[in-house]
Amino acid sequence: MDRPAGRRPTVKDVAKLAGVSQGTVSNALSGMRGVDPVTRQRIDQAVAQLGYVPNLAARRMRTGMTHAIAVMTSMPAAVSAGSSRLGFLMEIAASAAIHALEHNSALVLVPPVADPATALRNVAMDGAIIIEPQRDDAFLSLLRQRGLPTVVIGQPAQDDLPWIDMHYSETAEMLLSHLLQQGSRRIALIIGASQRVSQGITEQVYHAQMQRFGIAPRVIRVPEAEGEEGAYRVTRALLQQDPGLDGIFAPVDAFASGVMRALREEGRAVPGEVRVVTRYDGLRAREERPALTAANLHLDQVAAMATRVLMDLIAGREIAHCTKGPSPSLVIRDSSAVQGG
Amino acid sequence: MDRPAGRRPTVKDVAKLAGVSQGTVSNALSGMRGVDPVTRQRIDQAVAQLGYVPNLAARRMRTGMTHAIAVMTSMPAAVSAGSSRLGFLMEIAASAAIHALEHNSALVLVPPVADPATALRNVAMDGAIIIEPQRDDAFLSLLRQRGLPTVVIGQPAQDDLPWIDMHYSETAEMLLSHLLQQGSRRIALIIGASQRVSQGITEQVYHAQMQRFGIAPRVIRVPEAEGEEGAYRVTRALLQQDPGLDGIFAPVDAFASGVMRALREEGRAVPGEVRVVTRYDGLRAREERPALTAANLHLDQVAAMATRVLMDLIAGREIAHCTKGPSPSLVIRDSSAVQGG
DNA sequence: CGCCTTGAGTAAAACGTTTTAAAGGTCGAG
DNA sequence: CTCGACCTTTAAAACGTTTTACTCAAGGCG
Repeated sequence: MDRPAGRRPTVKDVAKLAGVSQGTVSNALSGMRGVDPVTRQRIDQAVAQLGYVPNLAARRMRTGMTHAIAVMTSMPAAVSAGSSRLGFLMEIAASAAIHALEHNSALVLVPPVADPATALRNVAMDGAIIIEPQRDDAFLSLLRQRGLPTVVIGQPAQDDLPWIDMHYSETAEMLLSHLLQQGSRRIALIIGASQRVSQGITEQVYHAQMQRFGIAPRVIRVPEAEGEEGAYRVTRALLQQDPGLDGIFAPVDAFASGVMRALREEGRAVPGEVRVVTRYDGLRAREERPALTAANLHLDQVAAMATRVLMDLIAGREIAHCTKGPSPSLVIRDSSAVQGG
Repeated sequence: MDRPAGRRPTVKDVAKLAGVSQGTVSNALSGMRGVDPVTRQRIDQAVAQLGYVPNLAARRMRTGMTHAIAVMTSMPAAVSAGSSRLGFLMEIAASAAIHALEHNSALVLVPPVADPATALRNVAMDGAIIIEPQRDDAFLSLLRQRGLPTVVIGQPAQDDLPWIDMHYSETAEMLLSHLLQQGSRRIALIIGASQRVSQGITEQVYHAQMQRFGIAPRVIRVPEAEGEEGAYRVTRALLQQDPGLDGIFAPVDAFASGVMRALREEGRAVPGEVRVVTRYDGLRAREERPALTAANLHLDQVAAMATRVLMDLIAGREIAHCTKGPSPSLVIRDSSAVQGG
């Protein structure tokens, strides 16, 4: 493999060495068209000798394909930053990267930043996976504007985009049923104030369950931007106001952290006096003391599905508008165990 | 913004509408050369009207710049897969993504896969961050072969690549001193069998410390590929053979999990009878019961440094051969607390 | 034998941008 | 008035690949 000094060898160099035209080299390497076996062998040899590696940028410009997909979320930094939601994003990214590679594509990570427009300006991609977009999501509208194939993990607010169903209502039911089964009878829901699909559905399920058990509903909305701190504040107020509370459902794990801190400082025993559950089983849920009961959302499988659907979409294959993700499973931890359990 | 049906507007369309040449448009948009303010305004208006977005592939082919960097590791799957080491990789990737974006670059995630060659074939990048490479690292040799700027997180085995010092010896000293200070006097080191720089240094530090305290060293090597299971096996054997053991240092967190399981099944109290510490403070360390004392390696800062150095390297700026990362800090958890602490 | 099809190969165009070489114009100094 | 310096603008080249349109030869079939 002797490289012509300075310059990387091109298809032209290979063609010259093999004594054929550029077109034939292209056909031999990646081409659909037939090439005589003996010619192909000459070309292969030239490639090996020169150490030729195709220039991806040139190929991509010519074909229009980027061979890269992106993963992004527009969660506000207060809930997505640090180790909490970032875990959510990263679990999905890791799995998507592996599966993208199986389709000869790279995965680029678009971090949650203040300015989505500049973030996307420098990222080339064939399509995107967007995680739990909100109504009027900035990333989503940019993607639409560029006409990029997009798959939603979670549920789209109003769009007709293909999506992976994460079973929002099933998850909420599972966690609430667990609280009820453990004996909680005055259960509060602490939820984000934004217009997110997951929150709407969770709230609906909560109201239905409370009504079934004849429990007065107690919904507290926290602006997402206030994150853990906001949840801490409202929980302290809530505990003063309603001392008989014996269960809290805080789907956002950053909120759950705030809830736990409030309970500690109010001197309430968990799970003795108050049981707490959250949704995403990430670092926060596991590190809390007592550790939080949560749902295993099987994000690796969800991401694998999203990647496959996106690849189908990009390739122009037929796709299902909605793909059912794996059902969540309950991870019972100390924060909701029956007394003495 | 009225797009000429079907085709995305190009610089040529903008030029025509603004009544100037392509070159002037290019100069106005990204160019270094002067453009008359009034002309520039006409061009800006044309851009807005057409909704022009530069074709990144074309730009990249022309300039030779990809505006993307990659993060990769070649840790064997047994220790890097699942939530343990993957956490390590992802913590770095998340931080690198944010900082890459500040330099107008995307971050692509190269997952640890069986075949590095095919993994890299489809990834275009200006440079790479490689995490704790081993001797004769497959990724590393591919990067070298393609002549790509590379920064090592950890320490390179024999290469002259720029690297971010993660303070291997300082970390090992800190964790061992902690064990000694907590009263442990028969301390075993359970470490990977491979030729990794971090392991060599850790072992050296261990021997020095043991000698200083007049303790007979006890080093057990586990093939990395055996992961948690391997560590479990050797620890059970170790406990039978040396019942007086009162401290275990297992730098690899997957090994620490195996160690804890062995201790449980042998009925040894942690930290009562045996104290355990590990290195990377990830999901595994926090989720273990009792939770493991570990080192906060400040991976976000390490990744930020690596990204900056890589960007300097790509831009051809002067760089330091070795950059000191942040000093690790001790995170004391129950697995090493003094009795009754 | 004549005609059509097929297969292998080639030269040149095309992709959309940035860069280069050159040209036109203005302005000030001599 | 002339010359050079400087600024703006342009036409065309260049980047490295894939695709297109075409040629040429060989072979099958009537």
